[in-house]
Amino acid sequence: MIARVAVFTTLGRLFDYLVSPDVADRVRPGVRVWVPWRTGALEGIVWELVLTSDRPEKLKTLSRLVEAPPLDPARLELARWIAEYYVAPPGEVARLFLPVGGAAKSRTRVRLTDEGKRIARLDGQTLVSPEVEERSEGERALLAALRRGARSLDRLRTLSARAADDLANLEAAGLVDQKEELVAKTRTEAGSDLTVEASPPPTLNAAQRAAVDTLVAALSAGVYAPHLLHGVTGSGKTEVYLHVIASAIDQGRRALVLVPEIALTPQLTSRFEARFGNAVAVLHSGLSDRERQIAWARLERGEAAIALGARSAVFAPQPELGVVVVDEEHDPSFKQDDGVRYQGRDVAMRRARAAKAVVVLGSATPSMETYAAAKDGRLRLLVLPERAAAATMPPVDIIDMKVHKPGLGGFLSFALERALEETLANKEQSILFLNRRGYSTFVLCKACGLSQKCRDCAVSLTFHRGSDALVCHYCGFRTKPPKTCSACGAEAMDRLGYGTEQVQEVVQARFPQARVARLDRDTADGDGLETLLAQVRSREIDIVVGTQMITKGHDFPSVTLVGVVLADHGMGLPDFRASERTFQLLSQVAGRAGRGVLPGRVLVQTYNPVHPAITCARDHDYARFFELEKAARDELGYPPALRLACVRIDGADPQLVRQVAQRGAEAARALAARAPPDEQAEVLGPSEAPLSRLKGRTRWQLFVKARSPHVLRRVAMRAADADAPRGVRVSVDIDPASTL
DNA sequence: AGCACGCCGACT
DNA sequence: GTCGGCGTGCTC
Repeated sequence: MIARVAVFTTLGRLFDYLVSPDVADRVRPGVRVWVPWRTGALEGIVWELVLTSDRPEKLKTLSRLVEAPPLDPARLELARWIAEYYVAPPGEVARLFLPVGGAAKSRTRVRLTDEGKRIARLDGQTLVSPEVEERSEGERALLAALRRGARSLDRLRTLSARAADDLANLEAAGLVDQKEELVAKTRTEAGSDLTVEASPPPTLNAAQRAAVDTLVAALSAGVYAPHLLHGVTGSGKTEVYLHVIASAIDQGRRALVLVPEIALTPQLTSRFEARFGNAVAVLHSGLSDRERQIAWARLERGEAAIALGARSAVFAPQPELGVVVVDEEHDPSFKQDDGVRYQGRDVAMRRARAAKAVVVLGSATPSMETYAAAKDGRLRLLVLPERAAAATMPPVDIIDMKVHKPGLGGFLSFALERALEETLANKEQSILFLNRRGYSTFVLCKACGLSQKCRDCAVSLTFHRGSDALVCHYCGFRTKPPKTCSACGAEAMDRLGYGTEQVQEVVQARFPQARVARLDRDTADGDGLETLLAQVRSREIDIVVGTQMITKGHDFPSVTLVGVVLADHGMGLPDFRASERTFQLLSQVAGRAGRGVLPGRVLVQTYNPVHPAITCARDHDYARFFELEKAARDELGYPPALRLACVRIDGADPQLVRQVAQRGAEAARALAARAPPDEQAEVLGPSEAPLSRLKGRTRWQLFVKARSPHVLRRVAMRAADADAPRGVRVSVDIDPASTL
């Protein structure tokens, strides 16, 4: 028998091993193994068992298993699908299904039995009861240690190398017992110092009720049933999730809940914990390896009915899966952008399909792909057209910056300035949104015009006043701002453009009495984010200046004004999703206004007042945006009209990168040209990527468009498998989230 | 991608 | 004479 093993390397294929007879009865697909590798050993997962190999003379023998539960058949099948669909190395895919690199170690707890306690009476350090005389010296030492409170097997092993044999004797004599135990995770810090509003009474409005009824009926049917829950911001989607999950739990089934970035949504976590308590296993990147192992082990044993986490939680074990929720399904963070480039939402649906589970994709601004699928019946559409409780959608006013010249700080129109003033006077709160952090977006020499670029990337450096540094937002490169121009020596450095840091400064100067805070990646380090969110909620802050971080699902009932400082920022990007992203961002940020009893309003500053992404967001008209954008995508052959793959080529040597890209494109075109009519594919490029250099590597890319996923994959792989010279990296990205 | 094996400069 | 530079080729 031969095991084909997904070895934990980045090599894109499986490796074959002869199965040693003494482990043959335990080697099944999904089992974790150690395999001989060159001179040492590597871990891997048995992908499949076969009878023949094409390299029989090279096979080594597999004889060691990892002491850990195997990957269950459903998740192994999911791993195989991911490796195939996303053209990813099986070894890397397999590793995603482990909580950390290593095995989930349970600790063996050792305790004295009542009999053991009676015998092991202590007087100082020595055992006094006569019965211990018949035990060996080693055993007496163990009994004494246990009496003093030692509990872990590891600890006892430090007393004696043969502690385990000894212990076995003591156990046989009924003096101790041993139990495998996973130490309970300390209560999560996330959300602990947040005021969790007393869990709202689970009364549902009519639309929520209808959605829940439909979902519960689908759940009872026990078949795969994907749904899109399209609910405007503040319409109470979370309450729908909570109800469906409660119903699944009643039926003895379990749930998987994916959220965009769990660290940014402590409020959602709190609501789940308030409703379901210990039944929630929260998975986030802040967990230590040990905590993550414990969380996964709890899930594996069926001890946590709800697994809640970001993208990677889709790989967590969850038996008897009944409900899969993907909240804010349109969010770009569900797409993994390096390594195994999977789309978490799509993997979640695939997983639900195998488990015959109900899927709820929730969003106020569904992705084009998801809404198109709902329109043609591949997903069932559920709609929450109105805000829950008494709140209404805020009116949105567009400020045409070509007409209303920016005054304050060179970026605030008089209208927005006055709105801030009024909101302050009413003792209400405002959000100012700008998707650009830092102080100035570029720094140049007024004498010769040279601007400060990153050493390793083809982007301008951003000036950060707080840390007095020029920073590259792509690679993290930092340098002190120069006093004189490095090219001409003139002392004429000028700072242009503005980011959140400058907005905060200018607004604070204009309203000295206001409490102005900034929320972006620079201020949200550690527990900065939670502290800030709590301060906003308790109304210790009057004006929050922030990046898209403030758009993510937060509920601030007293925010009545949202000002978008500049809506145009992302629209000009050479990316086919630019318009969609702008619409989503504006709709989400506008959705922060007027969520409580007080009505809200939104002011959007823009130089493109007639752009559909802006006008549709103004009108809260998702359907119209979808139709317009869909027509544009159809016209250009972009998703969801056709499937897209991006082949990226990067390396330190620009000439070499270009050559490899050109060769790849030629090979792919040749293959596409020979395809039968029903398997057509189009190859675009190659061309230099919009971000033409990152971290010292020149980047080129080419695109493949096709209707069928198989054809798409085949042509993209052909472009990638022309063997690249050393130092040139070629990677395939199926369903890319971004094409920059 | 690692990582071992393999052929030429600055040190004990 | 050796430590080690990173070139290149392999990993069942």
